[in-house]
Amino acid sequence: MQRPAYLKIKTHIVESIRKGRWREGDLIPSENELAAQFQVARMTVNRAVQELANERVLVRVKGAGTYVAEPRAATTLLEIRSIKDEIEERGATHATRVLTLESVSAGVELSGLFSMPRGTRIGHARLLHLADDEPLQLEERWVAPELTEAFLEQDFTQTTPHAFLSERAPLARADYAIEARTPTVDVRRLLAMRANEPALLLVRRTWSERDMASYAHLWHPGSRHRFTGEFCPRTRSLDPRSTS
Amino acid sequence: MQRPAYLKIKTHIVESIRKGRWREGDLIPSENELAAQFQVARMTVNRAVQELANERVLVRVKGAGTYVAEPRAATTLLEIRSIKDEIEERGATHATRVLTLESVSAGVELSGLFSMPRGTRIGHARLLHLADDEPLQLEERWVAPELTEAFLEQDFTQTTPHAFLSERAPLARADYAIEARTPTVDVRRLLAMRANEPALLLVRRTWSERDMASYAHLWHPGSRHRFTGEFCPRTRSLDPRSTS
DNA sequence: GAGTGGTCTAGACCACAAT
DNA sequence: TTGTGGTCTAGACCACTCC
Repeated sequence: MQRPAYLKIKTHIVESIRKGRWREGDLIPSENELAAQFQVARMTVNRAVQELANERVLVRVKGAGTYVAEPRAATTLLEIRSIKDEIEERGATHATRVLTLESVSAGVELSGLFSMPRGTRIGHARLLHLADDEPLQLEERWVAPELTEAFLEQDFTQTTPHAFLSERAPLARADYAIEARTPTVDVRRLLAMRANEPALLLVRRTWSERDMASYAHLWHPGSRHRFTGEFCPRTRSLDPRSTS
Repeated sequence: MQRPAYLKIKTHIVESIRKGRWREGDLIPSENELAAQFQVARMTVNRAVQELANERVLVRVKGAGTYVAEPRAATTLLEIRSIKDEIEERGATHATRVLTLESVSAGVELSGLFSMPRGTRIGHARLLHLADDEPLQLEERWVAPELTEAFLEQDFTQTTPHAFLSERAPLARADYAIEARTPTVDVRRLLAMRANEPALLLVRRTWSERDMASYAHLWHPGSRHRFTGEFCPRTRSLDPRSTS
């Protein structure tokens, strides 16, 4: 037994939802049915289903059954992660389409952002990230002049800007803003969005050491993506006086 | 047995960490020890510890033991603040219009959220927050049954749900999701939004001590509001064995 | 080799929902 | 009344770490 049974069951459920076999609000098979189907004890199924409920993929109602929750991909804001990891963690396959990879001349905005004179060459990429061939994020990224040369040599179908930056300019600080926007026609088409579907835009700046390393616009289809996170206020677990 | 054993064990562990009895990197008692201590089967302890590991409170190392994880990055990531404070900090005046203040009967969704049987009375409020007379947030909030009575007596033109909850159910934990949505007609009108203007929705759950205290939908006009934050990554990774 | 977590079983009793 | 999920038990075997 290589892969644990409960993980196989989780994958099966996630796949069934992803492929549209079970849809939002659908009742999925009961624990007993899944146990029979997979030839395992009910407790094993229980673990799989319970974990998916904790992850908000499913909703369980005692006495009634287990339902498919509203499906929407989620990005964790707690940490800066690669969209690739997020997609793959959900059991989908990630692919990147490189739309643009070039250097641009810094205009007013970029020169201000990177504190460089106008006309400085800034590395720029437009990448479309796909989850199982469905577009999930349009990444528009600019990198600092000192990174530009190496940046332009990357093959972003094989690596990601995230991986590149992790190595070349380790993250020291970041800030971001999240907005709901009406997408431009361009963005809407690339992300295969419905007419009138709002876009979720994350604008992020990252710093390494002392300089700004990168600036990114990350566009997402509003109906298929959300940002999630959690929060614990000042966990004062390190105050020796609070030991009662 | 009112409260499930695995939850009691989870609470015991979290409390031990919070009170500083166990600290970052500490080895906590083994599953067998906890099972003996709480007089339960090892599988019951396993569930408690496993869930805390999934929640990143603990780190488990096969063959070695279970350790206290690095305390949550207390980043100001979407700090939980009152919309009133945010508005006033920007130099505008804050006012609240109370649209609804009532108790509702818990249906499938609310009963699941608050872990109560259906039909339980849940406090519910719809509030419109204005910045200089311009609507900026529509707050739809539900509070736990034990808070409902007091909640309904509040005058939310004078205080805020945030203030009420801070006093009655101090925040222990929260999670949230941010989405871009097409607003309902109702929401669009209340927030004085343009046709086709997307809305930015924040869904937040908050816990005090052990129970979920509150659930809120916070709607904002996409053109007039954004969420911002910043963070510094965790400076080191946790490897309990690296003490050498 | 002793101890730890990782996983699984085949039962069980309960509260609850649907009927 | 039947079926569902919620929880729990008392074992078990395995892979792994540490000594």
